[in-house]
Amino acid sequence: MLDYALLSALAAVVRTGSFEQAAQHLNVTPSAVSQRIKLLEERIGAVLIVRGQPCLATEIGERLCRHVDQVALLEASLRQSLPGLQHDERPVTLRIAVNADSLATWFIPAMAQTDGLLFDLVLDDQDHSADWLRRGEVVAAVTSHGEPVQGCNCHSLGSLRYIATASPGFVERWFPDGFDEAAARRAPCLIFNRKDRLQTIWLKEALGTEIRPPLHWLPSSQAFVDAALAGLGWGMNPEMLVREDLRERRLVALTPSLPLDVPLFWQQSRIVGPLLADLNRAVLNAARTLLTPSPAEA
DNA sequence: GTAACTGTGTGGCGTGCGTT
DNA sequence: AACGCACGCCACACAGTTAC
Repeated sequence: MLDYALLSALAAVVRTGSFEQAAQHLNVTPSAVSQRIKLLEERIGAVLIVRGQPCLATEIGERLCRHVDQVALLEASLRQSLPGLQHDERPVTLRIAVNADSLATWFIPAMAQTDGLLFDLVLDDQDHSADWLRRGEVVAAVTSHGEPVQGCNCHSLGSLRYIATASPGFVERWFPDGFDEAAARRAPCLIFNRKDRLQTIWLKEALGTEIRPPLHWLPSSQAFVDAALAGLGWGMNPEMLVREDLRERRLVALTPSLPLDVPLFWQQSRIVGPLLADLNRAVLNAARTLLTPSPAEA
């Protein structure tokens, strides 16, 4: 049987990055934390923390921390559904996978509509965020996967609309005769990371062929917009982020009539269902207000 | 039979000091 | 400065003993 006093020490060290801060967090001395970690490592038979600044969890340590988080969520969920149990005043931390563009546009307003929850967000591409749920590393995800992950409920959120945008100067230099295949092969394109396929998909839709333009790698939603504004390249930007720039002509759409709508889904673990009720409402509400309705819902 | 008391073992913690 | 180790203290659980 796992000793949760020891595990909570492990989780505190990993969360705070040091034995000292973990001790403050647990209201004990650093020595007590050190002894708990040592005992846990002896019992498990493996090193759980790489001592340093900051202290980091080993792979096994990480797995144990995730287990502690899940147990905490289950307990909080149980307390909510059994009114007889004493209420725990500590806020619950929810680990959620979300794509960067959702975070930069509509997800924070959803988070702000909840009360008494703490968030631990994991950033990943919308095509890969569901993998975090499958691995049990998050309790919910914003994903492009519409098929429910095992043990999860799935809600359609609508679509995040992307517009292929660039600065007027960039368009004048690289597309003087309009947007065509030959120019698209030469014009530098902005790409978020190696998982980002939006540009490829949109180019295929726009030109009917696969094109590999020269790439700038920019793993930040805001830097993506800034780079487009600076004339560094063209990129698929969320309409919500560039609406004002398009209106003021600081950015222009490469082909105004061809947005790319990426359908998004909210998948959340059923096992901590009661705990997520507030967040579910907030997410669906924010999505309804801020995202583009999917064709089936429109 | 039961309650109260006592002795012992164990676990957890803090202090002080050494090590890196 | 941060962490680990040795040591001692304290609280608690449990078993054995005694008194009623």
